[in-house]
Amino acid sequence: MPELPEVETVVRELKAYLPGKKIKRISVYWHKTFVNECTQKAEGQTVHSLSRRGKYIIINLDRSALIVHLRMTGQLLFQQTAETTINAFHVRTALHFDDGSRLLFNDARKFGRIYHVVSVNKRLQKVGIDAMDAQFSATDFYRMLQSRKMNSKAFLLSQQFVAGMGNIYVDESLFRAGIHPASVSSKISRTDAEKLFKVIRRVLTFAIQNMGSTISDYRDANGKVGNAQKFFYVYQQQGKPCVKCGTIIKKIKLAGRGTHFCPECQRLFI
DNA sequence: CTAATCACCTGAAGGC
DNA sequence: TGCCTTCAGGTGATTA
Repeated sequence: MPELPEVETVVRELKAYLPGKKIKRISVYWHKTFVNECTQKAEGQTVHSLSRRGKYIIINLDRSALIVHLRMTGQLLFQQTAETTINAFHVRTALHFDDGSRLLFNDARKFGRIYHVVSVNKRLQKVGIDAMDAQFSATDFYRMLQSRKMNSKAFLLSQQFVAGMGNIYVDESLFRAGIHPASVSSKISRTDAEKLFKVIRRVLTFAIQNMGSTISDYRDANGKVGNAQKFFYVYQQQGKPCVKCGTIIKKIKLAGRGTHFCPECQRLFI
């Protein structure tokens, strides 16, 4: 489910709630959800800060960290008091804080994970630079594209080059940049790579401003849906006319995923 | 290195 | 109504 904008929305909200709270107890209701990779206990530690890298939510504690990945249907829901009504029918893990508030990890499909680690960098060493990282430049992006022969859809979906985009924002970005998803990454021109870089930033920023996209399961930390899905140009728009040229938007399978694009105005680099 | 296919899970939607 | 198939925001392992 959630990609960078959705994860960013959750992190921003949790920053207002969690820092300073002490973890009293952790309840694990589905054993695979909570992966403990360090010897110290998370219980008794205080939340120090929150950050994000790609689609990973990082909850920094005093001496270790919790790394949360929502995968397809995960939700991190903040519950102020035990009496607060909350829609969570698949709670897999709950963090109970000493002031009575809780952070619920709700996840219908059980794909999501919470890793308890000492070194965040070591755990995320295979994750590439965050798409919104200020240090990330169009030149870096062009060099990355040059180094691979994968199709651009697979390239952008892979988290090892640029982290944060998933199926929705890859399709939306490629459409706005006018690049066909089957284009070979190393064949994309410098000009088009720069255009794609700028488009990615714009698409993600817009989605963050709209609190992310809700297709079915995504909810923010307050249980609210996003609004960015109202502005899709190609994702789930198959059969409808392209907003630029009127050609019917197609849906094909590429890199194992449903891929939406305009066959007329997205150029194929081969 | 790259591409494709599973596997992990559940629930919703569509076909018959 | 009910059964069966297909599909879904992701990623990691395995197989060609």
